[in-house]
Amino acid sequence: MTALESEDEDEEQHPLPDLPNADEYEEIRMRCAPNPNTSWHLGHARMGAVIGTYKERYDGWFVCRFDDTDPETKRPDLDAYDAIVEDIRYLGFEPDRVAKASDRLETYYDAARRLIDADGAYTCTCPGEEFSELKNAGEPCPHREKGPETSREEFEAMVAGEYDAGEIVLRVKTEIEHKNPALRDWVAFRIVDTPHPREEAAEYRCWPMLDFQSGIDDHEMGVTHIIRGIDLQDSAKRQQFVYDYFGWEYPEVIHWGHVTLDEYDVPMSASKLVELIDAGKFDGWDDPRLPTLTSLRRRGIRGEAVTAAMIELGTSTSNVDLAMSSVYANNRELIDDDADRNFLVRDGVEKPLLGGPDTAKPPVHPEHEERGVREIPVGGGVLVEPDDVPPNGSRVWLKGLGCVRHTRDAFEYVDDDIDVVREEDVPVVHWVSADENRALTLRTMDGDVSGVAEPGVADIPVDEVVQFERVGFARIDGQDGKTVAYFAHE
RNA sequence: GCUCCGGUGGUGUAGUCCGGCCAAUCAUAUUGCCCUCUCGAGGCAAUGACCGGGGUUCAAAUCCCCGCCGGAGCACCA
Repeated sequence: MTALESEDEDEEQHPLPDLPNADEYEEIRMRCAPNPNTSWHLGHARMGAVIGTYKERYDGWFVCRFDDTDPETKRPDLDAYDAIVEDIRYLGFEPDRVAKASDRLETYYDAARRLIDADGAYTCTCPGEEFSELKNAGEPCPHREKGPETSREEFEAMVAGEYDAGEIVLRVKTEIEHKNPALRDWVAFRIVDTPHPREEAAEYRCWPMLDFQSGIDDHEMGVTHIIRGIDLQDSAKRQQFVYDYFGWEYPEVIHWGHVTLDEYDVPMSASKLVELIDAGKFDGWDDPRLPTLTSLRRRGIRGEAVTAAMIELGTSTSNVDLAMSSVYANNRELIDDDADRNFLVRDGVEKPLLGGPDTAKPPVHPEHEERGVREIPVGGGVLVEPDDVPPNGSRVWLKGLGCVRHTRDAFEYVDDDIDVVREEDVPVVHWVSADENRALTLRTMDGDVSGVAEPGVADIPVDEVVQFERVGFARIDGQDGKTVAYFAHE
């Protein structure tokens, strides 16, 4: 196949729409701008997945820029910075640059000074409520026309730490009668008394608001395409005023709706998750019942599968429901070929076994004979799942072992040929020896399940993903005395 | 109250800008059949949608109007 043909094929395969005006830019530059207060859940993953995918598609560039400009209300978690970069890697992408807004305060101050000098911003000591009333009435506050020199002086005093929180702000001068009240003279800087948790930024008290900070950064970092949620729909319009003062061109912007999930009982909100975990309702951020990326990773779900599912959601502005089955379907495709087969019996019912071979030899993987067989000792009895116990007098085929008949509360080996499975509808079930087995806890979204597995499961290295036949895929998480496995999906 | 976005099968998506090739694409889901020593994989098939009402037009998912429904913003949060 020629290179040209292979490119054509790629061309047809990406489900994401083209970026607007992509060919007008020499390089597609994007930013992924998380707040570092927690590691990511599936909602955040959309950002990493889509931006990363566009980067690859356009051979572009993206910065992971932590917009950590609120040391108080949205206080950053020092562990989250690295955790989020890890989350992005898990999804399959590497940021071209990692930056922190809290390292860039001087840049924002400089921009503010220039904006004030251009009469594009003014300091304002109105109490919030008072200003809000004036604003809603479309009336300017008394500070609006004080002139750049006074504002400049007061702003320098803000930077110097001469004000306390709540005493003063710097506002961008937009249009006080703008028909959309959300755009009228918005706050660009305010005073925060609480020190930033990062040592490097702990001395600053005058902090920019998101709209100002990210507006400046997007320009300074040469961002061509902004991709973000609909909650920031008005941001572009607010920032446009700043861009106009500076004569900058605003990047292309895409907004998408919120993602909701099926299959989970918990809300997908970082703050709610923190609350629930702190309340002791879950084991931690990677509890299998949580829709976090660390949880999915622990369950043996590949980041690529998450990315693929996110890409399928597209970038529409309406809210979307992500079906977990979409993540699972993508993951199954990725792991099925590698996942060795094993038997796990949950809530086993024990039956004495009369007759039959000493050893069962089911294949390691039915599609890969070359990987050989598992040699499973049988012994004097077997465990099967309650639903798999056939009615008295009926037969069942124990996988890899043979056909047995349920008689007098025991399984009696009958030397039937495999044809009975097809011709006489004998069910095929999995089983574990009652004499030799491995205790196992399967951690699932619905809680922990205990069971026993074939003995070989004790030797599977931690981190390996296996398929428990007729149960589902799981990742081996621990081998300490007994096996702990995290259930991925069927 | 003011402003801004949206509404295609169970779910997501394509098509909407530039009306006809759309009795609507693809994926997932569900069901059935085939295959199989798995309820996994593979193969085949079926199911299922243009929010409603008007208008323009030879022709509307697509354009216009009016409703209805949903989301977002109007923070010294991000």
